[in-house]
Amino acid sequence: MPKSVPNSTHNVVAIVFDGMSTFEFGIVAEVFGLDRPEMGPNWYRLTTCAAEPGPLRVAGGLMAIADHGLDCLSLADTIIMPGWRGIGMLPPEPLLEALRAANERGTRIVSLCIGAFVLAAAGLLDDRLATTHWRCVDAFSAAFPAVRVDPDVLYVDQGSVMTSAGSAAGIDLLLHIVRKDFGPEAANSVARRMVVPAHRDGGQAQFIERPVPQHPNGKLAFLLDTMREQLDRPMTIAVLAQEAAMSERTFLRRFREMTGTTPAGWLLSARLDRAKQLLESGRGSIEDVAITSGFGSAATLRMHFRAVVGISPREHRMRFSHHEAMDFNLQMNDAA
DNA sequence: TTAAGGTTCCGCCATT
DNA sequence: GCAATGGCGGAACCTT
Repeated sequence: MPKSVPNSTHNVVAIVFDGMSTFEFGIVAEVFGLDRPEMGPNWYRLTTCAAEPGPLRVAGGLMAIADHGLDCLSLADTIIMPGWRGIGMLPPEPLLEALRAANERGTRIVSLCIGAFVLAAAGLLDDRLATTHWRCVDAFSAAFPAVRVDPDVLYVDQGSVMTSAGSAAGIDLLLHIVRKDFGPEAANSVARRMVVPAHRDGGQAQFIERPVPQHPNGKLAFLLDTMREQLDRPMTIAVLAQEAAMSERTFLRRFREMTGTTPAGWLLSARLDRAKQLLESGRGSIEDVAITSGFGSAATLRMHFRAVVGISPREHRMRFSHHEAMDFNLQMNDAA
């Protein structure tokens, strides 16, 4: 069950507009708009509103019709500005006024990508730290000198106002919001369903096509990379905590905060992923796969594999190995 | 499949 | 007073 669950349905309102990117709106709909009965009755409810009347043309040649006008923002717990139609395009004054009013009510306001230009135009980011797509940082700083911009992060959480960097960084911010509202297990569940990492290390600096100063990642982020690269090495909590320069108790706390799971749980998941890759490549015996992926023996691999995946390693290889899939399919067809 | 020994994890509480 | 940290003990889980 989630660690901290809102005690009533959380209303999310996305502001749609003419020229909207289907990607930014798509990730909002994916995270907040899908039916997720497993999350309980208080999961998010997504509605849309627009400052402009009539059907709206969105990227890719689609037409969109919003559920409501701006008046529905008064009922929102979270407002999302999924981008904007252009960095030089002035947002309509009624939209800016509605955002200011929501901000005064304490409503959480979130921008994706260049949606930060709208929040900044409303004055919501003055004297605050914010981010936007790295290609627009210079234009943003020039247009809004009162805003402190961090171009190297995936998102900035300033409490009631949050901004994310370019396109896919919006996913990181939306998962961060789920993590804050419903706990890391819920965020991990949403991430798994989207088939994206629940937590990405580093910031958008790693995607910028210009030299940027390297910011030191946390010891834990570095350790996770090392663990992923050396799955076949024995890893005890004592050793990992020592490498992270923490006590074992603090290491366990920090690990759960960062990943939403325990070191053993994380390792098991990573080792099973590696075992699946090896099985699907068709190389080596089950014993070899077990040793290479960090399970001490084939028996241990079989036990965990069946418990998590539901089938034996050998059956997985039969179904998904590039070499054996065809034979398996032929067998299944024959049996049918 | 079973059993024994080892390890992990988390609540609790003291300390900083 | 509050938050972060670290140690301890015991139940649960894992490995062999």
